[in-house]
Amino acid sequence: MNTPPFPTPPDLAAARALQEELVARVELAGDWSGVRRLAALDASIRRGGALVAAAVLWDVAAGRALEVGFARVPPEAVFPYVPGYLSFREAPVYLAALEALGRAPDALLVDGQGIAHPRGLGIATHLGVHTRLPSVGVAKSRLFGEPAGPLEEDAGAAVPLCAASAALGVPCPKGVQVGWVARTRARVKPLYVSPGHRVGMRAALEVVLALPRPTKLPEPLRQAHLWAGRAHREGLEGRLVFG
DNA sequence: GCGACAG
DNA sequence: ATCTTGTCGC
Repeated sequence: MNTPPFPTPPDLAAARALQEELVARVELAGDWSGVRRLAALDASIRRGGALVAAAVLWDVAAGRALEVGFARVPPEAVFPYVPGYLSFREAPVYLAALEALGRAPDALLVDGQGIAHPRGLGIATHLGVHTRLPSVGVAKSRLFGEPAGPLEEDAGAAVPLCAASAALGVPCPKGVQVGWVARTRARVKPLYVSPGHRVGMRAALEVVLALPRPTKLPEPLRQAHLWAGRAHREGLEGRLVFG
């Protein structure tokens, strides 16, 4: 029998201690202006199956994908999903997918929370601090914080996501702002956007709203989602470079 | 004790 | 996240 890569049950106390240590290194400032190529990260996992990730290298100026890198972690090596500890499950395979790319990105767009997390260290923030790259978190549902008010139904509408107390954030009428609830498509369930690392609160929202989005999800993330699922079903490995 | 809970 | 049938709309 092989030794599991993590304690069983997982050592959440140690994981929490690491989060509390890393949060001190988070930089909540930056405008993303120097970002030419970003990597969008998403993963796919099926019951009892491997965890497969796709990293889409996106050319911001050209508005298209340059390449996609894949990586997988076998079932027995996958850390369990525990709310608040997602990075311990998915960050390893994301880092491997980034290694599969032919060129390094200068920023990350991650499917999950940035600082909108109980301890300020959502997966986008954890990956940003680990790689030292600017990062933004884009989640499809809420983990931490409450909308500061009602959200308009039109595309582009946004309201601050606030908490009475938080490890990181900026001043908010009712406490600390940890992110935004943003409606990227009219009358469609909103996204939860938050700064990851080396990006300011306002810039995090602008980054997401500036990206092309045929659907409610920014195009780079939508492609990462599609590729992760396809890689899972077809066993894709390594990387693909687009013409 | 009870409800909430990224993917 | 995944599972899973039908249904609505371009």
